[in-house]
Amino acid sequence: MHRITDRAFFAQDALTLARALLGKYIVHEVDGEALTLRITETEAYLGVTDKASHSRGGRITARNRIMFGPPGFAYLFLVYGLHWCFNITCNREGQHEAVLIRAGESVAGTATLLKNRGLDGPAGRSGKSRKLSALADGPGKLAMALGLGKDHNGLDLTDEALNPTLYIAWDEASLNPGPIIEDERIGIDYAAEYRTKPWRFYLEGRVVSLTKEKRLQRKQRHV
DNA sequence: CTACGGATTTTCT
DNA sequence: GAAAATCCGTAGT
Repeated sequence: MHRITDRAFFAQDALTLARALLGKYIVHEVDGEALTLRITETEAYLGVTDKASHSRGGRITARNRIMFGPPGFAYLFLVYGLHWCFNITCNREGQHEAVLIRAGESVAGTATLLKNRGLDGPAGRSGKSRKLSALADGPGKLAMALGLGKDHNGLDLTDEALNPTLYIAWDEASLNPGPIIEDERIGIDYAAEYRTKPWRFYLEGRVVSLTKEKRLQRKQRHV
């Protein structure tokens, strides 16, 4: 597992980086343990013209200011007043683009990841396998599993000295992650003509966020 | 299995 | 005041 410290990797445009992040890893080291998720689903948010992006119109607020800085920084924001979402700033500074990490699969630190999600209790009706698939199948769940929140907003993912505990990494398996599917983004009904842009990317056959479509597919499978 | 609503902070879509 | 880059529990099929 190799940490990505080259800012040029994050300086790519959001659509390119969203694809490039699939199969790579988010690592959060807590108390000497490397909580690690394989990234399986991402979404690209572009700059001033993207009506779904927090940086639309070029207006800077207390929430979105990290999007207006350099690439390779963690952008954490609160949705619906409850859930934190982990994003990575990208492209050249001044483009204010970012990639949202929507889903991931546990690679290391599974017990702690489950605990952070409150899934470490006695096994209920839903079996252990179902719990694992629900560990990080959505942006809010993913941030909660890794223990990410307000304190991590603005961390430089490339800086090993200032930020030794939160970063993106790759290994041999990352070089060929498998087929990538592109689809519409989720939860942005307000974004007019940008609502249906195919700017969500995921790895075929791996964990993806729970959407209406996925629930529908599950239903059809049972018929 | 589906439908619905509640939680709760930031922005103005 | 309303809606938001969401998740979960409950109630009704």
